[in-house]
Amino acid sequence: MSADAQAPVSAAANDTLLVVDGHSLAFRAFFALPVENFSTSEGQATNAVWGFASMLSQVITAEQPTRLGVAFDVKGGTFRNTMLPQYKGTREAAPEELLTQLPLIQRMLKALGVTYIEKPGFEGDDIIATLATMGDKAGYHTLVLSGDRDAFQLVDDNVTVLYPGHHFKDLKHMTPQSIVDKYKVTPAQYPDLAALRGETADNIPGVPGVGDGFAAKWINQYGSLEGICEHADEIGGKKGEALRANIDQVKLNRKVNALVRDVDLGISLDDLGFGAVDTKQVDELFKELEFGVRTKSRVLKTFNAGSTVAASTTTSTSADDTGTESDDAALQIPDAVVIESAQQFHDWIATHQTSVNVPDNIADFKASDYSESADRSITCGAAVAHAWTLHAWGSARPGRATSQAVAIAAGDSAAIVNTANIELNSQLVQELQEFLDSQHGRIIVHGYKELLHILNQLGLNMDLPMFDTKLAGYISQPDFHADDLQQAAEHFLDLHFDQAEQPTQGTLDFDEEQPEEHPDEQRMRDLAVIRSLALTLSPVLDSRKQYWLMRAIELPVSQVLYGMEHLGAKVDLSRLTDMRDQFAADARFAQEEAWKHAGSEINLQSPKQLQKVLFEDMGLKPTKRTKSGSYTTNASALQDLYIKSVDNERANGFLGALLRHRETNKLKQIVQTLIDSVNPIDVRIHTTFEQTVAATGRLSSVDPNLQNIPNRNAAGREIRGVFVPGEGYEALMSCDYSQVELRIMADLSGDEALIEAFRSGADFHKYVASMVYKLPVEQITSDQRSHVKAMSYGLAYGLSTFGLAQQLKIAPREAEALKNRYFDTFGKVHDYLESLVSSAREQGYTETMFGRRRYFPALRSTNRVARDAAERAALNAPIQGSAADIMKIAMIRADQALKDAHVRSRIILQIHDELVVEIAPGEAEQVTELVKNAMEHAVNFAVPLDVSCGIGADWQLAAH
DNA sequence: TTTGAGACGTA
DNA sequence: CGTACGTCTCAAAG
Repeated sequence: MSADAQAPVSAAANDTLLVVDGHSLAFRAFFALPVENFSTSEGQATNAVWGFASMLSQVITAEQPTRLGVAFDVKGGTFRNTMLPQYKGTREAAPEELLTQLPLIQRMLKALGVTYIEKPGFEGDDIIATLATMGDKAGYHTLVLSGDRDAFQLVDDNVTVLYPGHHFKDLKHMTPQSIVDKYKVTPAQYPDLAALRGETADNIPGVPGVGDGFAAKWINQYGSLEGICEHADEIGGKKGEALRANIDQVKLNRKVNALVRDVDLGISLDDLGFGAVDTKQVDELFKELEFGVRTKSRVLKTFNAGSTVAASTTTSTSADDTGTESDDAALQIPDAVVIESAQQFHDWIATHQTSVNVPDNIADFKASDYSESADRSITCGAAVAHAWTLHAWGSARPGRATSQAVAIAAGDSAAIVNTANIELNSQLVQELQEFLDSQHGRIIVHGYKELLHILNQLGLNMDLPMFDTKLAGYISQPDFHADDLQQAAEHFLDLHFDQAEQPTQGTLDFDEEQPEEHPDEQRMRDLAVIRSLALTLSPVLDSRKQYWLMRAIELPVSQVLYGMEHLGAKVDLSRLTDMRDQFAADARFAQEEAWKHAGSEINLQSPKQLQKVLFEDMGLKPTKRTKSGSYTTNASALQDLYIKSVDNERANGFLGALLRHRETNKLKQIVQTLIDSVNPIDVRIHTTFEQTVAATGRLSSVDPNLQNIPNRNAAGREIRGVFVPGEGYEALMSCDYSQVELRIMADLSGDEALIEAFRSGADFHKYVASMVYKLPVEQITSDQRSHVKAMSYGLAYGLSTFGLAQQLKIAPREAEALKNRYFDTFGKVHDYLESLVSSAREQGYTETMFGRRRYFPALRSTNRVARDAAERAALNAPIQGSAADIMKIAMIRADQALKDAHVRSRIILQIHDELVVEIAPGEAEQVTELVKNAMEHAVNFAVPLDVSCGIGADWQLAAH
């Protein structure tokens, strides 16, 4: 069947057909984008795929086609190879890294609902020519996206070729006029010109010495290639000679570059609608390719847009959209009722109260039993479907929070209160508080801790809600971190918004204006998203029995953390600035000395400049390399070099000064960061504890990070001295767990020897060493003790014998021997650690004592390095995670105990296994007892949990 | 102005 | 060739 035989297709006057040369676009993308920047962690190149997607999205957005087809070459030769054996000889040598991307591009197109066409025996160019011809005849405005100049012959008044310019993203619209302007011949004459000139890209030789200029001159003189051949004898000079010598080649070229315009493709233009995006497939592929959410969002948006276009131009009504139905149904945006008065709010609540139906056992659930035998089977079931949704907009920055609006949704209606200028004790605010007091257990929120900061700005407080979608997302997928609600929606709900998006990679940009949206509309959408997230995530939590984790641990911890963040930690500002000045002076002095030895004022904070000075100018022997291949200048390498360079005075002096500069400058920088984050109003530092970031279940601390204040050497430890009790308080107390992780291993493994070691109450490491070396405790040397200590601590990290050897500066064989002896002594610990990895391999995830999961897809990776890393992480996760769970429970209990005892002392910081408490006058003894007790009895183990506490006038002095 | 690498602080 | 984090700085990219 030829194109002419196609059933007539009528196209609207401005319908556009876009025909894409798949190979050409892939080539262009591949060479335009650096492959180093576009590869997956497993080494699969993705630059061509990304470029292809971006380019196609860009063209679709710009040109709004209603039909789309992509043509590909197919393996095996075509009639052209028969005529011209070397045809495209250079192209076949396409790099492996590109070839592996072609199937990915096709997979992507399929997932995006885009038709792509291959035809054995023909090239993509022929398919393009055929489609363009069909489109032309059917009255479409036809666009051909191709970097192959052979396509120029297709150009006419209705067919435009989009030809990439020097920059991949610049597309030249090649119309008849622009062909004439550039080549001085018509599109129809272009193949004649190309035949004379040849085409290096396709390995086609032309007439030597003849380029576009001469070819055009001859064509215009004789009308066509045929005319030129007839008059070949009349053409003088060297070029005439060359023409005559190569005339057969040129004629052959002309046959080869003529595109076939009537290939039987077995499809009609009606088959080229697009927009039936298979979101699941796209998700899967983009995840595999490690494309960002922005890329995905942009691509989906573009191609989904095709759906509406295609649907409107397709007469057939298909009932195949059940697959997307659930997604669409998930987001029901409520109608906004703007609340202006207390009465109005009261009435709205009364009216919508009936649509809320959360069983009392869920609404009133209060965790009290954290023991092993506790019933953790509580589920939230269908309750979320009939709950309030509450959200507040504003800034949740601890110590400087602001409130813009608060809204509550029930069913398809939402009450929204503009709180930007609200009166704090107004009737309306009181109504809000009454609502929160009676309904908190029936409310869904997104970010309870953040919500508390904003509500506090209005003088409002809220007890534990029923469900927090931010925490739920974290519990269900702790390795995924969404920065905001939009990202959570994209990830968990496959929802994509018309948001201005900046490209994060590559040289292409997607420029578009953000549509102005009414803030209330966005807020209603946020509420709908939160509700939808709850509906999606609650069954996940229920099926994994993790609702208890949210309700009994995470939500109460959010509440405690809010309090800690809100209070902040008081610092002695003048001591802080004095310290900064001292460190700065020390650093400057070290710098001067380093410069003196180096002979130039190099930047000591530039690893690049250091590499040059150390390894080139001074000719020192580098030790280790960084992962990118350059020589490392880290402290341990510098230390090595320092020791080895004793007889090189210049190098030795430089290294010594450099090391001192490193240390003092780092301390200066830490102190300066603290100074910058002091809130001038209360002279306190309000950190933010991130509860949904660390994949193991730990907290993290940002703005500033108060969990990495120096503690390992004396100079650094001084910094802890600036943290002091605030007004009305007399001391700081620091309580920390000793060896929690080891105790967890002892309990969970049931290893009698290790349990005994803990129960003995002796110097733990010494005792363990005596068991390992089968010697009386008194005979254990300090070396033996420290070796065993390192081994014990390394256990939970999956430490290798190599790593152990390196750390202890002993031979690998000795390390191996130590490890064997250790595991001979504590056999069940060994079995336990093994079982963690093997069960992770079987189940795909690990679990802490309280059911916190972490998934490890990389355990199945074929890449050994990735797999080994995953095994170590899988070994560590349940141990580190259980320790985190225990500390969270301890915090909840300690906080509760302090409140119940009506003392003023309060927890202000958590550093993984340590709590810092601000002590009110006269409360020291009582509070020590309360906190210590809460920590020691967070869980009931076969081994005691040992907590040591210290009290002092500052954090440093509170150490023990 | 944004981004990645390198370095280094904590548990 | 030990897990989990956050922040600073430089230098190259935009």
